[in-house]
Amino acid sequence: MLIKIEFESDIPIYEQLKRQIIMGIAKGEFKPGEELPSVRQLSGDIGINLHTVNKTYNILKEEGYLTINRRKGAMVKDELPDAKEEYIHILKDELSYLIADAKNRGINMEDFSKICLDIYSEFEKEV
Amino acid sequence: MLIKIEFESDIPIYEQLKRQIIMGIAKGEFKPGEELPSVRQLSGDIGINLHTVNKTYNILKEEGYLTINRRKGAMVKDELPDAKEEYIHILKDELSYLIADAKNRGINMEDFSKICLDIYSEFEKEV
Amino acid sequence: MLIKIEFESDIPIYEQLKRQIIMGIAKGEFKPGEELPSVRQLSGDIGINLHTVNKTYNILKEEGYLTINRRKGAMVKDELPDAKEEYIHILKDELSYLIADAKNRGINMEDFSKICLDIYSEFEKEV
Amino acid sequence: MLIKIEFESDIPIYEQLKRQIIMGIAKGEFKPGEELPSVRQLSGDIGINLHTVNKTYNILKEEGYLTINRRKGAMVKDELPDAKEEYIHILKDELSYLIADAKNRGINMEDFSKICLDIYSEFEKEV
DNA sequence: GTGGTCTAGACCACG
DNA sequence: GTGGTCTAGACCACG
Repeated sequence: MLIKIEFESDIPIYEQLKRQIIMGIAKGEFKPGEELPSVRQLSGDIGINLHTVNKTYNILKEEGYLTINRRKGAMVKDELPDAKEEYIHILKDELSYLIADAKNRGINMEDFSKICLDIYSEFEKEV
Repeated sequence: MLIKIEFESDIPIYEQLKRQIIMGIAKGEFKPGEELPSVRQLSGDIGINLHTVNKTYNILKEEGYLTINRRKGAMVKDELPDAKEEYIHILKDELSYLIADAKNRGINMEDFSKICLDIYSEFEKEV
Repeated sequence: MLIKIEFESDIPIYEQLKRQIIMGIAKGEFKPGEELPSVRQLSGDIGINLHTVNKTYNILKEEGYLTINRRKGAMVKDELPDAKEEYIHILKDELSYLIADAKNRGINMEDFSKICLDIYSEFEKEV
Repeated sequence: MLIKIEFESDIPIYEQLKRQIIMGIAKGEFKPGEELPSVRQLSGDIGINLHTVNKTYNILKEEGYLTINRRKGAMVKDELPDAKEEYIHILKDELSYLIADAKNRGINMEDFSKICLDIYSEFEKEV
């Protein structure tokens, strides 16, 4: 999978990496049960600090995406995390802001749905 | 309008305030042409520093939401900002990550659309 | 002469007014020896505070552009101010910054001269 | 590079600093890709507050001159900003006023061009 | 009365 | 070690 970090972004590298792995899983590029590259390898490939990859892996473990084994490294969980109440709450908060901003800028419900639908089908394409 | 800041949150106070004002505009609680509270008043009401409110107002000015007049204070612009290409790009990036995470957690297209629709109609209720 | 104030601008109103009067003189719309509108009239026409017009007139008097007579009001001096050393110094400072910024943004000497020439001939047109 | 602030000036310190950095770039004293001093170092050298330097750096980032990296500090962008329409508009406004004032004071087109040419060639001397 | 600027000092996140 | 955020407090310009 291709990981692309924007070094000039305001979003911290560990957060960018986390998002890309989550999007990689949604696209089926990383499948449940599959091993992720080792911390050493991934940090070397991307050209970032070893601790940064480690931080990302640990956050993804906390969120229920990965298991980390001292010998076998990181692996995508067989069962992906489900949508707990707390998660739904955060999702709605984020969406409320995004939708408010979009609505203010003249994007109506149909335009917004169309954008979401395009993204969803992009993820469903290649499983 | 009721502003509610989570002081424990990782999201900076000025950013939380910005989002709440944008949501307030979407809900019609702040209307185009309407004056916002002065930085001193709002900072006093919320219990945060004057400079933090000032920062939020200036960011919203940069984004095209407000005009700031040295003697009359801040006012919602008569014409809200429109959806420039750069904005659409950022919106799609944010949505891609949110949708990927949601999809992984078993939220399908229909569930997601339903959530968005609920939020949209919440904003459309005229106040 | 048409005075146009941008009330949303960061430039103070008295400064905008000063610049417009100086440009009006350069265009020949106000001629040496000519009376300017009274403070009361001008402030009423533009819709700004009486003190603001007063401030502008006093600055222009300081700079050698106007004479102010209690009974006859403000008048453009018969002899416009000349380019003293101090003025030349300030002009060069301003131009140095403008040219540096323009050069950095890819505007070369010819483009810049062309812009200046256009402006000069605009002022020379209608005397 | 030598930074010189006039503490008595009406021009805010952060604005003076911004102009000097832009002139430094035009002169080639700061080259694309080059790192600027840290906010702490520069503020200490000049004898101003750290936040004032920070404000300047952030404005220059907004204008497309710098990138700011939380750990590496500020760097002149590899690609300097280009002359967008909005910029050209502001430049013409500024020049119109400067030229009007100069013309009124007896500086003709040739004198003015000569001054601009001198400044341009000053910037073109490679350092 | 309003925002703008500047200072001083603190703690934090990133890597 | 770097910038980011936040607070507290001061003085000033505008009108």
